[in-house]
Amino acid sequence: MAYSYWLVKSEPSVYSWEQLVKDKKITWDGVRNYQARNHLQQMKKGDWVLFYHSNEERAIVGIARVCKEAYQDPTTSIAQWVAVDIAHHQALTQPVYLADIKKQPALSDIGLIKQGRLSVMPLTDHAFKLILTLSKTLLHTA
DNA sequence: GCCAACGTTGGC
DNA sequence: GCCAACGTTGGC
Repeated sequence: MAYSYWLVKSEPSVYSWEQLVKDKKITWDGVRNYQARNHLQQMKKGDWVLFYHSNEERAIVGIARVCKEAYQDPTTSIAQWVAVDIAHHQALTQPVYLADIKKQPALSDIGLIKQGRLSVMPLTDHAFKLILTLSKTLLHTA
């Protein structure tokens, strides 16, 4: 079965890609939005996750993978909220800035553009691969 | 720092 | 069930 593609946002001042590189993996918790939560629940182990820095940088900077599927969010006892674990995979060769994504007609309908406040969103394989092309990154799948 | 977008809450 | 008020996110 093919892996799916996702994008998650983080404010670098709260949790950065550089920190994920150090930590190797992180529990993606604290999501309190139903749509984002639904996306977390759909993530499967091994799925690809693009890591976006919101606010200060506004760029996609790295690739992570889902290493643990949805489970009870440890930061709350309310059963409706879930977390997943994601692991660092590789950095993009160059960041892909929001401004450049906006210049790509083929990326005009991704969640990042259409739903500015959504923090966890699916990407088509086409969008994922185009972003990697823009970043000049060769994906290591080994 | 401002503000638009939009999700959530609560009064009715 | 509607909708106004409010809070949060995130681009600019």
